[in-house]
Amino acid sequence: MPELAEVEYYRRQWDVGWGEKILGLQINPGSRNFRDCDTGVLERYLPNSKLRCSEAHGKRMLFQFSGNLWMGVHLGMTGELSVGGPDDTSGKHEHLILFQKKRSLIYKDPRQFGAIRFHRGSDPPAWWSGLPPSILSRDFTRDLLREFLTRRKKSPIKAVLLMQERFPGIGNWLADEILWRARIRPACPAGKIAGIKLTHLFQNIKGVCADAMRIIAPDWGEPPENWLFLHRWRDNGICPKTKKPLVRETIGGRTTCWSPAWQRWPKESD
DNA sequence: CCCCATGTTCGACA
DNA sequence: GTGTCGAACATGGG
Repeated sequence: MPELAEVEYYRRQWDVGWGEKILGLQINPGSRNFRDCDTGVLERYLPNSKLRCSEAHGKRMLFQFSGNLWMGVHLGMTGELSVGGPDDTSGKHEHLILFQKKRSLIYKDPRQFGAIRFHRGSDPPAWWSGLPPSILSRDFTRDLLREFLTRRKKSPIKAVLLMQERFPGIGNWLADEILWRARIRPACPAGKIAGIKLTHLFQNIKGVCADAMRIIAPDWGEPPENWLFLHRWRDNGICPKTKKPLVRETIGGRTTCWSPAWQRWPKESD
């Protein structure tokens, strides 16, 4: 489910527990979500610490607890964070529950593609340092985009936009939305995008991410009808721009929805 | 039963 | 070494 705006939405769900003590926790023992985590250490140190704050970066989140404790959370394909009552117990898909006096903080992930990590130390963990510039930060520049597209020049632009090392937080639907707005065919080799087309792409990467954050992050608002989003999974979907049929095609190993009448190959003159 | 799914990693291969 | 591609992970929904 989650791409950058949904991740930010889920991160905020646990804000209600900031400053309050973790009284105990429950871990789903066989869960694959803890493959990068020593659950014994987590069980030993987290009780009696307080949830301090959290931040998100792309699809990753970091929760900080008192006592120099840090928990990394990735939601994979089907992960969710939510809040339950203080006496909630875990079902089949609740892999981690943190109990506070008035509530429980719940991590649920049916497919278990997500991951939980844990770290002790006065500094943030190594796996949180050295992340690429956030798309919405000033450090994410047109030059950085151009350099990356040149390096991946033969790959379809759709596949390139999914690379978290340069586009942290972009997932399948955001990538399609961006290419649709920029009027670029998803199969276009990344190296062919230059000049004004590159500028359009850059602006729409920033623009779509900013709009998604504004609409989805606060309360899971639904994007408007004039986005590709609501049409992409409908049978016989219609492009909101041209009113002509959308198509679905596997590009870069992922199902891609695009509008042949609207999205074009870049011209040599661009 | 079949196919599909908003993600990432790993091994095979060019 | 570099880059690309499919399979695998585990589960549920249509």
